[in-house]
Amino acid sequence: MNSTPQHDAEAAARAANSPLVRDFGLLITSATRLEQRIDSALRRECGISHTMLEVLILLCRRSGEEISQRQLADGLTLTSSGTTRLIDRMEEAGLVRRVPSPGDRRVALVEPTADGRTALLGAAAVHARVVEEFFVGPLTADDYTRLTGALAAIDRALREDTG
Amino acid sequence: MNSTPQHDAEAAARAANSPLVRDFGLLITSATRLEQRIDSALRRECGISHTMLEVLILLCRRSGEEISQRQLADGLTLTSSGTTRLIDRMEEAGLVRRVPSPGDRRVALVEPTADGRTALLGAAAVHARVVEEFFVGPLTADDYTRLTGALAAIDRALREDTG
DNA sequence: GATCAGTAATTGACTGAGCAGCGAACTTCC
DNA sequence: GGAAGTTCGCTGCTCAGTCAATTACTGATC
Repeated sequence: MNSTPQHDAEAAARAANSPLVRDFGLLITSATRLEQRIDSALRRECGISHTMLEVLILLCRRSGEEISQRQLADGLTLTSSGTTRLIDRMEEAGLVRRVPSPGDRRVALVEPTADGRTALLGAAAVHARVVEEFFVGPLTADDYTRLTGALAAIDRALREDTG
Repeated sequence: MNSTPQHDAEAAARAANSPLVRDFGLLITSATRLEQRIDSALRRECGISHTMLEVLILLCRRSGEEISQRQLADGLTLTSSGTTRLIDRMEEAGLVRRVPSPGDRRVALVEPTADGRTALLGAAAVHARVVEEFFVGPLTADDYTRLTGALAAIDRALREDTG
């Protein structure tokens, strides 16, 4: 395999123009832009970040059932240290409360405060508006169900391998 | 609209369990995990980040055609200051070079070095492997083409509204 | 041709994340 | 019941990004 500059430039151009690269870029770009869009709308209108909304969603899903920071970290695709600091900020803001676990003195259970639940209600409306406009709106109903099915398959593959 | 704690908790649970929330979460989670997967593989095997690969892809796409930092920022969903520092690191690593634009003395054109093109070739192989395994592999051919079509529609909607 | 609004890149201060390493608490196994 | 290994959350440090302000340049308008 000899490599002249000429040859390399052509090979690089070929790699950069591969349809796989383009398609995958589309996924990353769309997800990034959507998240940024929601994050800035939430900050502007509700004063919380998108990550905080995710936490509130996980906490309020099944009422009465407390969730540990470890479980939150897994659900948020975050490290445990990142979760610690995130919950620090949310506790400071009065959105959540840490409660020692009765069964295991290492774990800190996290539960939403009344303010946290109220914040969730407001934020969910903003979230729904943006998702409706840029995620559901541009697609036909059929494409939408296919898309979520495909994402579920990808998610499953990612979870099966290591984790 | 009166709000008892009881009422609020139920409303919060309903919001948190909305299918829209779940579906959108799937998109964000899948994209995040995929990107993390690729980023760590690239760092381990090639010593560059996923963002740097994106830069090299944009630069090598059309050979001979230089690209300004502004164009890079748009293509990467990054701010201009973030791009400045990213290009700083890449220039330091010998992957790219800044060239003053002949037509407009404000803009810095960026072009790949020979090392940059070589790095792209190695990184593209790693990228392709991961994408193949977790993006293309889990889907049928039909679902794949539908998925990319749907993502393109979302991307279009995002671009149309405000830039 | 002077001025003035707009744009490109940079810099300083800050933020939210990761990694590595810590102590405390739990589990397993003898 | 103790030793060894594991898990949970926390902390110091670093990194890659943002925002806001700055400088340098361009192009339109009077």
